[in-house]
Amino acid sequence: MSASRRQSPDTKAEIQAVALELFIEQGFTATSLQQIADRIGVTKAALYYHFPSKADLARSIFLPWKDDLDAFLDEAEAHPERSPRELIGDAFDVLVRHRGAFTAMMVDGSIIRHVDLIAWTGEWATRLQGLFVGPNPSIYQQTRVAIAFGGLNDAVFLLAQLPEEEVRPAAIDAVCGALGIETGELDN
Amino acid sequence: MSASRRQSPDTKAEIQAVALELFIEQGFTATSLQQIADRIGVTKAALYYHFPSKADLARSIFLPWKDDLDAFLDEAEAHPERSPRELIGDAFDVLVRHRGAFTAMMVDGSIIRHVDLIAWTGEWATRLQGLFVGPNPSIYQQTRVAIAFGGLNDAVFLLAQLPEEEVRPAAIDAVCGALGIETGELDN
DNA sequence: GTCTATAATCAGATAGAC
DNA sequence: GTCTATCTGATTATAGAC
Repeated sequence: MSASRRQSPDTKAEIQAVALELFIEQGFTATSLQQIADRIGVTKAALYYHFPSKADLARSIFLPWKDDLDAFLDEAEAHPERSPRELIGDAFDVLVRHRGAFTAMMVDGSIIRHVDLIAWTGEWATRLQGLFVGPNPSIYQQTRVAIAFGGLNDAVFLLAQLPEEEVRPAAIDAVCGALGIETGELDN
Repeated sequence: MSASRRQSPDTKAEIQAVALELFIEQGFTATSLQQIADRIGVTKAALYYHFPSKADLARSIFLPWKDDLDAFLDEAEAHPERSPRELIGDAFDVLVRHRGAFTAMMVDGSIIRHVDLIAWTGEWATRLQGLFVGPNPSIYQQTRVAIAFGGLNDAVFLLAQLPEEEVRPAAIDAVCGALGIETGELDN
């Protein structure tokens, strides 16, 4: 038997899971380490054994999302022959896979600063835009891309309780429509 | 001369303006009354003369937006003959008029709880949905509406620095496309 | 690996002088 | 209408025992 009182197989993962729960319920800023510790049944000090700070704990939750999204963008840029509908479907899937982290960001966007996400988000927006309208898009194109993918975010967030297999094709239709891809409107 | 040391014509309005500034920069939760007072050049206690609590201060900033949006929905429901493009344009204008409050909500969504906005937002979503797909929408319709108006929100937020007269018509096109209004796709 | 105990700071809010 | 001064409680983080 070890010297510790709890025999959790992976306290670190449990901390991350409970922290994410609370970040979604209350937002990052409004969630204290005390609340996280209480819900698990350990003390606050135990959290500091696993993570050097609250920001580092949050970062560890967001990193898998960043890695997944970067991989999607790398692959999409390497295969320009893929259809818009395929790309949109993949973007939807990435979002759904990391719905937890993503929802926490929607609930309290100020988490972005604590996790240095702020540097990434700008890059993501640019690369995503590049996939659909190329570099130097017009204001008309920028607006349509912003609505298309901003809307995709909101749908994944708002419609979390609806069946994914029904939402997914509807979302792809809507994003295509917002972009105006199939009507040629995007060439403005 | 009055007994007060500052001769601001309307300290109450100044408090609201500075508070909104900081809510946009840092989010509601991360902004302290001390910071608001410091930026104006008064003490924290002075704030409590004008507002009974931090939540009430926030509420006073959001109420004009609520009133404006309610008025828009009332009018839209009373005039079912108005075209979708007109309605979308009006919705865009309401958002732009209250871009400050709206941006604060995007930066830190947890403000919704403190302002009792949470009861309103559900009602707004339902009424807005009703304008375009009627009651009892299918999942397909719900998804397209969520993307259309979620995207509209994001565009107003993300493209704040772009000229409104160019963004506006592009936004209307994109929302129409996301809804699938002009292609008849919404009848699913 | 988790604990107790505590430091240092900052939060929202209030009482009462002027 | 604004101030000084203070209360109360919560916060992040650390030191050191086990």
